Amino acid sequence: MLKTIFRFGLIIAALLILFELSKASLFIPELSSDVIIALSGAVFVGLGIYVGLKLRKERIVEVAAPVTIDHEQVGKLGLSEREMEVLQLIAEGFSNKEVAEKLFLSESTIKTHVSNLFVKLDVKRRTQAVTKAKALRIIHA
Amino acid sequence: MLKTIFRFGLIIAALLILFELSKASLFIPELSSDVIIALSGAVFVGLGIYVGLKLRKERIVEVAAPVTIDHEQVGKLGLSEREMEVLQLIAEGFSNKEVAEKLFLSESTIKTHVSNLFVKLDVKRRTQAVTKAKALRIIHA
DNA sequence: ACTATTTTGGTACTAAAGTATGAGTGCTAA
DNA sequence: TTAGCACTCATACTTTAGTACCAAAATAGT
Repeated sequence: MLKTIFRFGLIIAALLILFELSKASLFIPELSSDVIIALSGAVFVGLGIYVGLKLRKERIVEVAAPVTIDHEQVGKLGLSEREMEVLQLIAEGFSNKEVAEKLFLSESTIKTHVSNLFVKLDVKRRTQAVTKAKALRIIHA
Repeated sequence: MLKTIFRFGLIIAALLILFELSKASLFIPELSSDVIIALSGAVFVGLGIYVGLKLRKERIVEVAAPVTIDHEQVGKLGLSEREMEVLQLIAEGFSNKEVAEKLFLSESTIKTHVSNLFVKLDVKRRTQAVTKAKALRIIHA
């Protein structure tokens, strides 16, 4: 706040000096009027730009944070391709049997994958697995 | 793009006119030099502000979109207080027994609530219920 | 006070989920 | 080639989840 007041003081002082200078220049034939005008114009434009920048309200745009899959995390946990597929489908609410049908596998295989997933994710239930997987950003929200 | 070129043309033309005017004014004693200078200053400041505003890059701040609960949706579906509580806990990965313990209720009661939830949400499994509930924004992600 | 809804709980049953264990296949890197 | 891993599948079993049906308190609204 103090800084702002100081800055504005400087600006006003500069303006006053410029104002007096431009009046005085009228009586100094050595200086071309073109130069004076261009100079003062430049200063005023600079001031305008400064004010314009300050004036501009920062627009905060709310964007749904793009949920990119954290492949590094997937690697850390040692999740395989198939396990990721199964996990994604489970997250979408499919039963083991439905997942099996979608992937052309037996329900037994899905159960195996799911059990392995639980161990790797350190959870006990599929709902927990889904919650944790979303928190770890290894599946789409 | 064409519009931008047109605008800049206008601005440049205005500047040229102003430039010539200010030179001419030196030979018109009727006009106070103060007025001329102040006027051109104002114009330049205006120009500066315009440029400043245009120059300012829009800062888009990415914020995780605040997932507010859609109470209207809750009303539409006819979900009760208790059902919402149960739904939230299920979404967090708790079993019926665990939910029962947390709410100091019997597992039977939780099962009843869950079954009623499924009817109201039109789903068959708890994982589906969670997915749908999050999509409808009636529980926290 | 009466009614409708919510909340609570039970029994009995079926379906799905999850565990444990073993085993065959195919691919890859040492 | 052999050890390891991913993927597949099966059987047998236990545990949760979910359905159906019923019913008694508690609460809120008229």
